[in-house]
Amino acid sequence: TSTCNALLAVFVRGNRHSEGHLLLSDKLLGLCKPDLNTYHMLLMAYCRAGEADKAVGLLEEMNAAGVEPVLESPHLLLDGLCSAGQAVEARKHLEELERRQQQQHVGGDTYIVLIRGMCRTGKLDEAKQFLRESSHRQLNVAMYTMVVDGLCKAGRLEEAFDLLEAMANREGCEPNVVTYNTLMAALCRAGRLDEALALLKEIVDKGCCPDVVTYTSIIDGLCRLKRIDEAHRFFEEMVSRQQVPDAVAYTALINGLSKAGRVGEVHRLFRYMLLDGCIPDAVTCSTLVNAFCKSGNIEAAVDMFEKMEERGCKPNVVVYTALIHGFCKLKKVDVALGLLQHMSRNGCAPNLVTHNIVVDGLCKCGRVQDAYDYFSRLLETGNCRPDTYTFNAIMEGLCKAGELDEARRLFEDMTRFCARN
RNA sequence: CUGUUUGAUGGAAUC
Repeated sequence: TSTCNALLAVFVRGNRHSEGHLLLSDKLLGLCKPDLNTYHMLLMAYCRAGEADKAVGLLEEMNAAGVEPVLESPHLLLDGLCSAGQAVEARKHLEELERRQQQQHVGGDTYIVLIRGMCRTGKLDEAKQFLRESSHRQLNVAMYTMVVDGLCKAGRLEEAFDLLEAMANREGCEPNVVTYNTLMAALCRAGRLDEALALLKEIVDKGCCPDVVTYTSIIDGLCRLKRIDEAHRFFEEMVSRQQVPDAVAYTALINGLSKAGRVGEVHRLFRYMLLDGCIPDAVTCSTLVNAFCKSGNIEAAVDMFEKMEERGCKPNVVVYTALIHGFCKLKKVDVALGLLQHMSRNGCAPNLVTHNIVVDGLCKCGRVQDAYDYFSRLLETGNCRPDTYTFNAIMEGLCKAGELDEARRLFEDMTRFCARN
């Protein structure tokens, strides 16, 4: 059975949408005694292939085969259906379970899975409707807050605030600090700082206690508007309210200082962070590497990069990319290319951002042909789909090098490429 | 030897 499961995993992963593989999987089932894992993998495979009926049927089959589904089984099914864009099917299935009173298979977690799946796939109207039509169900704040967040991230702030009102009127679902944090973060992202601050004041007056997440959103928002001094004041307010700043809070302020060109304060705050006993994580390190690169202090950036490991942070694609960018800006493309190899050797795969920076770096160093080759290889291997940044970089390079025919050809390819997307 | 759901909110790279 375990061999069978291993094989099945390979098939399922190898080709997610292939009927043939699913058929093969069915055959495999005949050859061994399927267990819970076998069924779970098949369940997901059918969901991914868009075969909702078969997936649902599989749950029945499990019972017949004497494999008792666990709570996780319908969760996988609901999540899988949502991922396949079948949120409506998912809800129907949930209601079918409720109708059959399979209480062991329906609980608060089940609702969470469904709502989460809907929000993740942008089915926000369905999620709202589900909340609205669930007066007979036992819902909680977290479920509502998830939808509030979904609406916020989709830019539907008005509706998010409407939902906030609905929460206030529903027993057991009264908004809490997480709900307010969600809304304040959204206002901050939209640059509506003054409304965020007004909301902060309102909830404090109400007796709700802002936490480190609240302050981090506000600090980040203020920094993005270059209101650094206010950001600093809120950092202090957070501390005076006994909220302990974590790596995220420090990083937000460090990033703000860096973006405002106040590198001296970046150094100072980072030292303070360490003295404070706060452990920097990979994001903090990449923020600092980037800050030093941007301020032209590549030595400090490299130093920070090299100290990452001993700080217990594994360099990730973002740090490598920031550093590669730093060297490209200094026209040291060869060092950048060396880092590119170094990262791959260390099991860190470059992503589209990395590739864009390399292409741009090669172009700006007058190595347009190399950039073009690199770009072509990207297209060939198909590992990464170029985006507008990629095209802009290579176009600019070709034009500046006077290779207008080549640029024109690329431009036509590009229009075709975009039409396909 | 394989896979997965994992209850909500904040920070980093191509500007």
